[in-house]
Parts: sequence; structure tokens; C-alpha cells
Amino acid sequence: MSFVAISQQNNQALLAQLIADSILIDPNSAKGRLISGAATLFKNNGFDRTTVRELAKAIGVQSGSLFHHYPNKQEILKQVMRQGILLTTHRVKFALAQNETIEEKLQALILCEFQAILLDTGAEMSVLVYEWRALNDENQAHMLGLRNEYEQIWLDLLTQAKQENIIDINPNILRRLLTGAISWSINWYKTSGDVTLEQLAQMTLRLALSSDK
Amino acid sequence: MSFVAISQQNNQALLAQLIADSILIDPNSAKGRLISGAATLFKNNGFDRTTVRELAKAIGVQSGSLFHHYPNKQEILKQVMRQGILLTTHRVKFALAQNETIEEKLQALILCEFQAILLDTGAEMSVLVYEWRALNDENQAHMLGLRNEYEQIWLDLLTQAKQENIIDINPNILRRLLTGAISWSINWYKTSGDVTLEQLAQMTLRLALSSDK
Amino acid sequence: MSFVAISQQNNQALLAQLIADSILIDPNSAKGRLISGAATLFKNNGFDRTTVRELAKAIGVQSGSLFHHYPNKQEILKQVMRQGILLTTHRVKFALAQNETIEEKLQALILCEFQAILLDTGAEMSVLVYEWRALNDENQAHMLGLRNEYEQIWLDLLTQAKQENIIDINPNILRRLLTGAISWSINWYKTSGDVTLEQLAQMTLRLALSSDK
Amino acid sequence: MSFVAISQQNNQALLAQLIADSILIDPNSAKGRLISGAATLFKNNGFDRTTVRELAKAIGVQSGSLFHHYPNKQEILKQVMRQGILLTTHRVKFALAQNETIEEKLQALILCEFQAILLDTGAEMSVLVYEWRALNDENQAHMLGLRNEYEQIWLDLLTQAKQENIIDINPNILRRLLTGAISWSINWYKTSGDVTLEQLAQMTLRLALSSDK
DNA sequence: AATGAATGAGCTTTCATTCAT
DNA sequence: TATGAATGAAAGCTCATTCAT
Repeated sequence: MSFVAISQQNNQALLAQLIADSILIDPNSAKGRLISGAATLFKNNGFDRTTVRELAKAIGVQSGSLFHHYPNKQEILKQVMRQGILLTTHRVKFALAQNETIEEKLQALILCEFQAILLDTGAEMSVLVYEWRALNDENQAHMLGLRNEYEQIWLDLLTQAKQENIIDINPNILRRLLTGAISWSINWYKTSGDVTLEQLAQMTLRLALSSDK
Repeated sequence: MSFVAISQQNNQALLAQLIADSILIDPNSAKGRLISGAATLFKNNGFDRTTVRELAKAIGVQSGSLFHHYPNKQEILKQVMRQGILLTTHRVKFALAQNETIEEKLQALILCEFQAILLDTGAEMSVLVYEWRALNDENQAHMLGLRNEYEQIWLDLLTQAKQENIIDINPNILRRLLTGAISWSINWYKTSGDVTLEQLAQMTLRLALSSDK
Repeated sequence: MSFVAISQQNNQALLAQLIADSILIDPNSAKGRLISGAATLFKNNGFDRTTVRELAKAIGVQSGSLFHHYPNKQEILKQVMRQGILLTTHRVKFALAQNETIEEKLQALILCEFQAILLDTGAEMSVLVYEWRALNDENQAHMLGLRNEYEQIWLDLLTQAKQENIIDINPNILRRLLTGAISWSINWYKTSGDVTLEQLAQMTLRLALSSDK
Repeated sequence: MSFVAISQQNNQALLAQLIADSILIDPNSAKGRLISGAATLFKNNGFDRTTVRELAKAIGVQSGSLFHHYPNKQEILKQVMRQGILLTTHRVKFALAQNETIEEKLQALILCEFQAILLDTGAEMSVLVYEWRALNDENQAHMLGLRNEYEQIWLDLLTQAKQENIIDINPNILRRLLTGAISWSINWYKTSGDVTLEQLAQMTLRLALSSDK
């Protein structure tokens, strides 16, 4: 057998399940549309440069109405990030379960992260990465917990890969280099270009693998 | 011969020359101290969350005085970035001239970029990377010119490297992956840790090189 | 015979009569509970600092529901005050009818006013005194009519007392001094303390009486 | 000798001294005019119903300028009250020093309090009395300290008066009745009427004195 | 009657910028 | 050059009120 990506079908089912379990906010609800609109604006203009009036206009309500759903702008930022990291974590766990060898699992992880930042949750993940300093201390602590859970998945796999000589360099450092390499794609990758995400993931995988593989 | 880094001595001489040629602002002048203080604050707190009063306080003047040096806050942001990219570009050119083989030049380039983001110009470069959206359109265009000049150096070298099979993958894509990997180091690398910048650069180089090298 | 206060029994009967005659709102009805809760909140936090949401919460409904009973917040304020002044006026009339001599009537009046501000209608009366400026002009005019009716009772009695040399000073001025002295008790008198309302009323009476009595 | 009130001349000198000692804010400074204007508006309309825009307009500046002098609206309220209580305390001390017998001192105290609430500091004292609940907890604690100092002057004198049978009733209770009687004058006394403040003070004194005096 | 999402005017406060000194 | 009081537009947020359900 060989590398298996998450099918569109499975992706949808996973999303539906997470909404049903109240882990994610339904993107069709008022709250969900707010979060989704906020993610896009925060990504494009930055959290501070996005006013609540712009936010309200973008989703077609009055500015006061936002505060009916969330007590303040900061909470909206937090929820945007939460949505991003939670969905990504669940997708990654699902993808790992679908693959067998360490190399295939690594490829799955890389692809998932590219997808997370470049496809539907892209805005949320971008905000998570680039607006971190806009979070207040309390919310940073909260999000750090969720991020650590996600990072642990990576570190466990990379540590295993190192033991089996699939990768050369220190897992911690490799993970950090990959984090940067992948998340930066938000600044240049165009879905309409001539490189598919699968190809991009494979190239990135090749960088990570031992030279004597 | 083998890889040569820029010596402390040469670095200082280069800096002095650039100041003498009015390419860079003298960091000991009032303007220079302002830019340097602004870079640190913008890096730590973000451009929008830094007030001109904080800026003024950090360099020991009253807020009104800033506007005798720069017409507005946006111009200060621009100059911070300008300082960062100009110095980095000149250091890279200097480093390339000091090395002979393509592999050594590539190592020099990677090291220079890590140094740029992690050592003395770190604040400026960090601002360049993370506060790009805070630039207005006109200034983005201006800075893009300077960035392109710098990027061309990378692309020229990577293109050559590809022709000689020193690297495997598309130079454009490789450059982008490396940009992310290196710039992200600002978020985790500690100078006081047990990995030197030289080691970090070498690890990164190894990722980039062809697996059959 | 000597001074007679209103008995608990008579007080209850009077209240029941006033409700039956639709002069007062039944405190057990929805409207009545609203007014009573509002009085307490307005007294403790002030009219402006009390939100309709707090008001609604205090009586266990949603904020929108308040407006089925009263058209706006201002009207609630007016009704709170109305309840207070109406009940006090009727109690005073009743108390006067129960006493014979001018001095006893005066004592009854003073005690009634202390009771009005310190016992069950205390919140309403306190609001009447301290939130007067929160009334709009129209409602001030309305309430002034009710207040004047009440004040006339005082002035009639004090005028008589002056003619009979029971008091020394100008009835108008004395009434004003007494109004302040009595209403201020809301800020310090504790029912649990060692001075009863009857004692307090008697002390106040002694202040008012001619020094040669 | 007999009762001596504070002369206009002494009053001015005292005020000048307090400003020179930085105990009071100079009413001719920007800060002073702000406080004075705020006192009037807070008295007439209430703290909550006075907007900072109104406040700014009343003293002829833009709303933002207020925050150049005071960090927030609450601080303005505090300073208004502070001005009132500090000046009153100093005036009372001065007046006591000018009189000899207890009865004269008592008269001086009563007159001072009427003056404080009805003349130039009237607005500040009125705010102190009627906007107490608008103070936040921290500021209430601060003001309580200043109020207690003032109240102690009253209690000391009344205690002495009681020992010498100049007054009949418990000093604490008498003080409270007088506080109410005097402060209520803000709601009815007209300087243009036919009762002078001196007469009003004397009438009030007579109420307070023992009936066998 | 009751709900609660939505409104939108208006609030306090912030802050880059100006300018008389 | 430097100051710092003043500006005024715009920010985040509040809240009485409305109204479809």
C-alpha cells in the first residue's frame, strides 16, 4: 500500500461530526459566519487594522450585533484561532490513522499542514500564525495548550523517524524549520498555479528526508 | 579553500562605509536611535499596538518631537524596513564575494539571512517580514523594489545550483521554503541555546542540497 | 389619650384597600414585582447605572419582556416613584386621623416619613428623593403634583403648630429642614441598631418643637 | 465677644494659600476650569447623564482634550469631590479658630456647611453628596478618608457640647440629622430669597440646642 | 405574553498629528 | 530643534428599544 490523503468525502464527514459534537462552530450559524468573515479580514488586513464596523459590514449586520454573540473583539480573535487549530488537529489525527509507514505518515502530516493553511481553514490558520501577538496573555495561554497538543503529534512522529534514520537532523529543529517553510506558503502559493499541493508536500518531504534515503 | 563567514571586523567596516555613503542612517544619530527603538518596539508589540508616545518615551523625547525627524508614523515604519533590507543586501553581496564554490556561497547566503534575522538587524528584518501589511500601498511598492533586488541574488545562485545539480527542486519553490524556514527562526531560536547560528545554517543547507550529494 | 402609631394590622388593611381600588399595583403581580425589583436596583445602583437587562434578570425574565408591561425604562422609574408617594400619602392621612393633638399628629407625621424611607417602601421613596433628576420634564411635572399634595399635609399641620406656638420657626423652612434630616436617614440608619424608629422620630420631634415647650 | 463669620477677605486669603500649597487646583488653570465646569454639570444633570462631549463643550475644548488632563471621567468626578471636601475642611478649621465658646463654634460650623453647599463650592459639595454611588470602590475609599477627617471635627465639637448640656441628643444622631437638614438646602434655598444664610444657620442652630437653653 | 437576536445611536477613550511657544 | 497642550476622527463597546417568532 502507499500514501493515502484525506478524501473530500471523509473531510466533510469529519467536519460534520465535529460540529455535531460541538467541538467546532457550525459555519452556517450566525456565530460561524461571523468567525469565518473575521478570519478572512484578520488575515488580509490584520487584527488591529480590522474595525468592528468593517467586520459587521462584511457579514451584513450592524456593529452592535457582534457583541450579541461575542463579548469583545479579542474573543472573536480567540475563536477564529480555536476553530483553525481544532480542525487541523482532528484532520491530522485522521490522516495519520489512514497511513502505515512512518514516511507515509510524515507525508500525510506535511500535506495536512499545507492544506490547513492554504485551503478552507487557511484564513484561520494564518491568523493563528501571524496575529499571535494580538492575543492577550490569558488567551495566549489557552491557545498554547491547543497548539502544544498539535505539536506533540509532529514531535512524536519526527522522533520515531529520527530513530529509524528516516531523517537526519534533530526533530525539534527540523520541526521548526518545517513550520516556517510550510506556513510561509500563505504568502506566495496560488492554488491556480502549476504546482499542486500534493507536489508541494512531496518536495517538502524530500527536503526533510535523510540524504542517504 | 573553504567557506568563509563575514568577520566582525569586516562587518563593522562595511557598516561604517554604508553610513559614510549615506546609504544607512547613523545609529548614533537622533534619527538612527529613533529607527532602532522603533524596530524593537514594532517587533515586540506590533506596529499598530505601538503608540508614538511609547516610541518617544523609549528614546527619551516628547511625542511631538518625533515629527521633526519623520513626517508620520508610517514613514518610520518604512525606514525601519529600509534599514533592514539595505544592510542585509550589502552584507549578502559582501559574503558572496568572499566565497568561491556555489555550495559555499549558498552556505554564506543562508548564514547571512539567519544572522540578519537573529542578530543586530533582527528587529528590523522581523518588522519587514511581519508588519508588511501595515505598510501603505505606496510604501509596499517602494519596499518591493528593494526586496526584489535582494531576492534576485538568491534566485541567481539557486538557478546556478540547480543547473549544476547541487539542488534538486525548483529554485523558486526552494527559495520560498527556505525563506519561511529561516525567517520563522525569529519565533524560537535563542542565541543562548546549544545550537550556534553556523550549525543551524549548515543543517538548513543540508536540507536544501540534493540527496545524492 | 396619647400618640398612636399605625398598627401592622391597619397597615395591611390599608394596603389591601389601595390595591383593590387600583390606586397601587399589586406587589404580587408581574408588574408589581417589576416595580419592586426596579426600586431596589435603582436605589442601590442608581437609575442610569441599572440596565434593563439587570432589571429583567432580577425578576427572572428576558429583557424584551419588560416592554410588554411598560413602554420604556423612564416609565418604570415614574411608576416606582408613584407607588412610593401614593402609599406614603395614604398612610400619612390615616395616621393623622388616628391622633388628636397637634403635637401627636406631628409625631405621627415624622414617624410615618421615617417609616416610608426606612421600611418596606424605602426603596421607592429613596428613588423619589435621589433620582429626581433622572425623570424627564413631563414626569417631573406629574410627580410634582403628587408631591405637592403630600407636602400640603405637612404645611397645614406646621402652620397650625406655629399659630399655637408649638413650633418656633417658619413652617416652610422647618419643613425643609425636616425633609432633609429625615430623608438622609436612608444613608445611615440601620434597623438592626440600638435606636428604634419610634425613638428616632421622637428625637426629631424634640428638635422641631419650641424651646419653651 | 460674639460669633465671628469668615470675612470675604479671609476667605480669599485662605483660598490663595491652599492653591499656593498645591492643596487645591488653581481655578484659573485649565485643570481648574475643567473641574469647576464638571462640578456644575454633574450637579445639574448628574454624573452619568453628563457626557464628556458636553463637558468639553462647556469649557470650550474638544472632547479628546479632557483626557490630556485627567485619564478618565471617573477621575474628574473624584477631583471635583476632592476640591469640595478639602476647601470645606480648611474653611471649617479656620472658622472654628476664630470663635471661642462652644455655641459660637457650633454656629460657625453650621454656617460654614450651609455656605459650602450654597455658595461657590456648592456644586462640588452637591456632587459629593448626590453622586457618591457613581464613584468606584477605590475612589470611595479615598474620599471616605477625607470625609471622616471632616466629620471628626463635627463629632468632637458635638461631643463637647453634649457634655456641657448645650445639646440634648446623642451627638452621632444629631450630626446625621443636621447633615441631612443642611445638605437638603441645595434643593430649595435661593440666595435671592428673603432669608439670609446667617439667619438660616441661626434657625438651624436653635433646633440643635437644648430646649432648656 | 414571552423570547432573544438585532438594531443603531451614542458613549468613553485612544492616538497620530498639529502648532504656538 | 524641542516641547506638550490641543485636536478631532475614529476606535471598541453599551444598551434601551424593536420585532419576528
